[in-house]
Amino acid sequence: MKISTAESVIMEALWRKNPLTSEAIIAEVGEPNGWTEGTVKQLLSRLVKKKAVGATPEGRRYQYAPLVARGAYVEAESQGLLDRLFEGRLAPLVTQFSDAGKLTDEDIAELKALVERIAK
Amino acid sequence: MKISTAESVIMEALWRKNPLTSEAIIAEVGEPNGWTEGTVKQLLSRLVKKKAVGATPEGRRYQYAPLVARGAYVEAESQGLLDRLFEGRLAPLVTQFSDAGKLTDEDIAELKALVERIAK
DNA sequence: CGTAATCGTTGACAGATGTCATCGATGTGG
DNA sequence: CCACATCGATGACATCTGTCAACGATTACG
Repeated sequence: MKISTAESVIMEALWRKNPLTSEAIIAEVGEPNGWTEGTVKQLLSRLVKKKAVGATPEGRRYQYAPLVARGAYVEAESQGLLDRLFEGRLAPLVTQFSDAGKLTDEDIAELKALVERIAK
Repeated sequence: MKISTAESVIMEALWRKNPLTSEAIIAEVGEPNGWTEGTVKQLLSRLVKKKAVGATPEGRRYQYAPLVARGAYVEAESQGLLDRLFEGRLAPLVTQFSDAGKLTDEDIAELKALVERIAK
């Protein structure tokens, strides 16, 4: 199943630190997103149903932890974007950002170093 | 308004060539996507309502053409992904693909040339 | 024990999305 | 002029999403 945008916010919290109780998750993402307790609980439930998050009983509550690795998610999302918009290639994406003037000098230096390292 | 995934397929056809009649669009995207005539027409209607596509009367039918540039769409989508998954920076994305072994030697060479050109 | 707090489960509901079919207007060929 | 073909508009409907609130079970505390 697909992880939706709102759900991914919960996932990010869990990828940052886990396991977490629902209380901790609510504290972590509720306020910043303007979500009530009910909203976060619903998102959590859906993630558990989707098997993207695991819930381990701990006393009367659950400890929640991600079942899918962030890397897998990020990779699928990235590849999806590349495939949809850039014929699956990375260079056109970089060109796009460059043309749009979205790259700072620092970004460029970073990219340069990175590419040179990869090329070795 | 947001352009959905299915709708973006129609947009891609129009970005490739325009204006087009609904007939031509159906011929272009129907078959490959397993969509009936009704489906394509509905998507087109929604795009017109969203003002992502313009419809110019031409006899008894319309000539459809994009009202939003592909560049703007691509840029928004790309930036969105970067923001959501890579703190808005490009380098981590490149690292991601590299680490995942998704880069061919050709990709790397291409990137290298590209970055050097940009860095000038 | 009884009562208040807390959890997770569910129900709700509006809006977006993916998919199709039907309908009314209009034009075309004979 | 009439029957037929087309076109766009619209209605339908299931599913997904974003948001919340209410409920039932369970636990903790006085």
